[in-house]
Amino acid sequence: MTISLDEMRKRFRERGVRMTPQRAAIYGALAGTTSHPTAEDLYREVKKIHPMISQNTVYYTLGVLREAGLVREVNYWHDRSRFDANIGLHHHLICLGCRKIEDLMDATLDRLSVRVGSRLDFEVTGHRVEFHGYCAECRRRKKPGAATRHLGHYSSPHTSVQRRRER
Amino acid sequence: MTISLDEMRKRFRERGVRMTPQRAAIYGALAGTTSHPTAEDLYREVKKIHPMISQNTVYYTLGVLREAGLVREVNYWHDRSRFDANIGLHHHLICLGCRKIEDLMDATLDRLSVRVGSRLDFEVTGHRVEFHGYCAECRRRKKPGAATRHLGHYSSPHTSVQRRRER
DNA sequence: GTGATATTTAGGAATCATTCCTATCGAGGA
DNA sequence: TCCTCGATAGGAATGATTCCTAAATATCAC
Repeated sequence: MTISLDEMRKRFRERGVRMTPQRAAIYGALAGTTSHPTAEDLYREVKKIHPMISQNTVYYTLGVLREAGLVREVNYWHDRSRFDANIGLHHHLICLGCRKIEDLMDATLDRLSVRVGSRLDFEVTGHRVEFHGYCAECRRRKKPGAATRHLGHYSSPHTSVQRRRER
Repeated sequence: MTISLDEMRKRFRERGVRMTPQRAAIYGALAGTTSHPTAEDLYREVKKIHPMISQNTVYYTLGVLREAGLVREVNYWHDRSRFDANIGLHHHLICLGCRKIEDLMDATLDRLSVRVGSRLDFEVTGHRVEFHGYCAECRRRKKPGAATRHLGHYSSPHTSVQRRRER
């Protein structure tokens, strides 16, 4: 998807995000590919147009766009590796409130790969389903802004846009 | 799942992994929880029994166990964040050969959350399906050890067990 | 059992993605 | 056009993970 400046301006305004040349270049580069680039990839790409741009701006902008719901992190919660001794096929319930990951066993979900793999030019060796949402406990507690949270939001947009690692 | 020393010994032997007190403690701690701990979590836990253990040993051991297929990383490929401007619901084909992530649109997969969400004590706000395997190109190239690769393998067990960041 | 050999451990240093800090700079409303 | 607040860029700091190495330990052949 390549995108016109007007369309971009419209999307930014809708989400209340300021438009700057740097941001346009970053969002444009991301919207122009399906390759799920890293911040570094985008930095290298945008540098062709804005040679003086800093990596910091790329990170900051991606944070803003993520908080605004204009972009998503594919592998969110990538900050630290998490391990599991359960090597059988199973799926995960990921709580956006407390970040807990629960296991989910479901034979129907286990069979997805057969169905999908057979009609793609891709040899499927495994698969996994993630459900995102709020666990019973978090729901009881207060349901923290569920309606407006997007994948990968865990800080509020205006106080600290750059996401802070939670430790 | 808590596990007996004998059972552990059996699993280690099956996979050709040496058993040491430190490894037993690490694997035991991981097998004794469903909380998907981080290396740091396991380090803290194992320290209670082996106060002199180093973080390095925990990392090294987790690497060995992962290569042997005894444990999995939940959020593998967590090394760097990857972004996507496509915020519509879609799924991913993840190539274990070249690490490329392709998009997959599938209306049937999109409906999973309704079915699953309605029978759990978990409010599902979104979901995503990942298929792992080998893309057409990688398959044509040579299919690098597909049969023995597990989630999160990208280096060979004996040359460098501790996974090396690929840049 | 004993010794030889290869692996594992632990400590410290190094790496590198990401975040923090701060002094300009610029977008957009008045 | 001017003002104000948010954006930018550079540099320093952070922290998970990996690298390097010497000493400790497991395993194997005898």
